[in-house]
Amino acid sequence: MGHDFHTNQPIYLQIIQRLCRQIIRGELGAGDKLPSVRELAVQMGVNPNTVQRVYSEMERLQVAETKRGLGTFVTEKESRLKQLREELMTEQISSFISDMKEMGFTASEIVEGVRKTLEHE
Amino acid sequence: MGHDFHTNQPIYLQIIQRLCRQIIRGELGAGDKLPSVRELAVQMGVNPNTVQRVYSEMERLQVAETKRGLGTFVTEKESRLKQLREELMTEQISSFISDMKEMGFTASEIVEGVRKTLEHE
Amino acid sequence: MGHDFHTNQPIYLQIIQRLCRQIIRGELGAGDKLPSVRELAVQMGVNPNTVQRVYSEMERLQVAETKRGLGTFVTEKESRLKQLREELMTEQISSFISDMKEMGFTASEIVEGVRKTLEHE
Amino acid sequence: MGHDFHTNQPIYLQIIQRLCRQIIRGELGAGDKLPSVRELAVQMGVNPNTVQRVYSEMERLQVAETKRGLGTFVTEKESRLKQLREELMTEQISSFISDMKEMGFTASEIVEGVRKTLEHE
DNA sequence: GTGGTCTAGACCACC
DNA sequence: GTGGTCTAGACCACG
Repeated sequence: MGHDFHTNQPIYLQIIQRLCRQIIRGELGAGDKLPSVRELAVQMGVNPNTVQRVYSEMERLQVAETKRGLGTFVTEKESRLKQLREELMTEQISSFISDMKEMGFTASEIVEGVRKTLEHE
Repeated sequence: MGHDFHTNQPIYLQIIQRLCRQIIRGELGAGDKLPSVRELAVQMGVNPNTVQRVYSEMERLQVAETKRGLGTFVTEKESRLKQLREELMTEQISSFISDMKEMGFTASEIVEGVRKTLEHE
Repeated sequence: MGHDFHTNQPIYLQIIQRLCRQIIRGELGAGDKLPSVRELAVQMGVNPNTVQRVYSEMERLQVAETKRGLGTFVTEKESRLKQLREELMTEQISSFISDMKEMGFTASEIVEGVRKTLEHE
Repeated sequence: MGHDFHTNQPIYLQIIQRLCRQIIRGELGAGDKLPSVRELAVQMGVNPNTVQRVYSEMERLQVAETKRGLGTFVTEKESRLKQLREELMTEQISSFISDMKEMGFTASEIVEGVRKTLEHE
C-alpha cells in the first residue's frame, strides 16, 4: 500500500493527482500506456474498483483514453497535456492567493513568504 | 444559509476556517464574545449541533474559550492569536509550494507565477 | 475569581470540596463561622446563587448549619468532623484502588507506584 | 444498556474509559478490530452518534485508527499502548495523591491507608 | 440565557 | 459493509 491513509481526501482523488503530476512532469508522455486496473490496484494496495474510478474520471477530463481490449493510455493530444499543465498551475496559484488574501495577508507579505520558504530548502 | 454547499469540505470545518480568518484579520480580537451556539446556527442556516462542534474544536485548538453559562469567547491569550496567524500562513504556503514542486514547477516559476498573478489584480 | 474554570466539574462542587478540605485540615474548626453568601460569592468571583447552593448542600451533608439571621457555621458536632475525615479518606482510597485494579494493575504495582510518586516530591 | 446512569460523567467518556482499560489490560491488542459503530451502539444500548464520538476521540488520542470502509482498529503502534498504560497509571496516582494531600493526609498515612485497604481484600 | 450531551434517523463517500 | 457528517429536537446543569 503506497498511499496515504492519514489524509481525508478520497483515495481515488489522491491517485488521480499523483498520475496527473507524473504526466505534467513528463514522466508519463502522450500516448504512454498506463498500468492495467489490476496492476495499479496491486501497486497501490487498493481495491480494483477504486482504480476503475480513477481511470473513468481521467477519461472524463480527457487526460486518458481507454482502448477496448488494449488498456488505458495517456491521451495522445499533446496540446491537452500542455493545457493541463497550465490549468493546474493557474488553478493552484489563484486559489492559494485568494486564500492568503482572505486571511488578510498583503501582496508583499505573500511574495516574501513564498520567496523565503523556497530559499530555506 | 451562508456556507458553500458546492465544496466537499464539511460545514463545521468551513465555519472554523471562516472564524479563524476573521480572528487573524483582527475583526475578532482577543477576549471578544462569539455568537451563542443558537445564534450562530441561525446566522449560518445550520443546526446548533454543528456549531457546537465548531466551538468544541476551536476550544481544543486553544483559539476559543468557553465560560460556563456565559458563552464562548476568543481566547484572551494574544500570543496564541499571533501564533495562529503564523501557523495558518506557514501551513498554507508550504502546502502550496509542495504541491507546485510535485507538479514539476521550479522555484523561479513559482515565484514568478505568484508575482504576475498578484500584479494583474 | 479564585476558582478553576478549566475543569468541567461544577463550580459549586469545587467550592464544597475546598471548604471540606479546609475543615478536615483543621483550618476551619467546629462551630466556626463561614463567610456570608455575598462575601464568599465576591471572594470566589461567583454568582451568589452558586454559593447558596454550596451551603444548602453542606447542610444536607450535616457539615454546616445555618442559624437564621446569624449566618452559616461549621457544624458543632466534632464527631461529625472526624467522621467526615474518615469518610472522605476511605472513599478516596477505595475508588482509587478499584480504578487501578480495573486497569489491570496488581496490588504491589499500586503500592510501589504510590510510594515512588510520594518519594519524588 | 450497559453503562452507568448514576454517574454524572458523559456516556461517551465512560465508554472511552472502558475501552482504554480493556486495551491496557491486554484484552484488546494492537491492531485488533473494534466493533463497528452500529454494533457497539447496540451492545451499549446507545445511539450510534455517541459511539461515533467515542471513536473520533480515541483516534485523536492516537489510541485507535480508522481505515475507511473497513472499520476502526486499536492502533498498531505498540509503543503508544505502553505509553497509554503509563499515562493512565501516572494520571490516576497523581490525582489521588494530590487529592489526599489537599485533605491534609501525610505521605505515610496515604501509603498505610492504601496498604491496609489492599490487604483486607 | 449559556454550553454540553444525547437520541432518532438520514444521507454520503468509500471499500 | 464501513465511518463521517448533518438535521431535528430534546433534556440537563450552570450562572
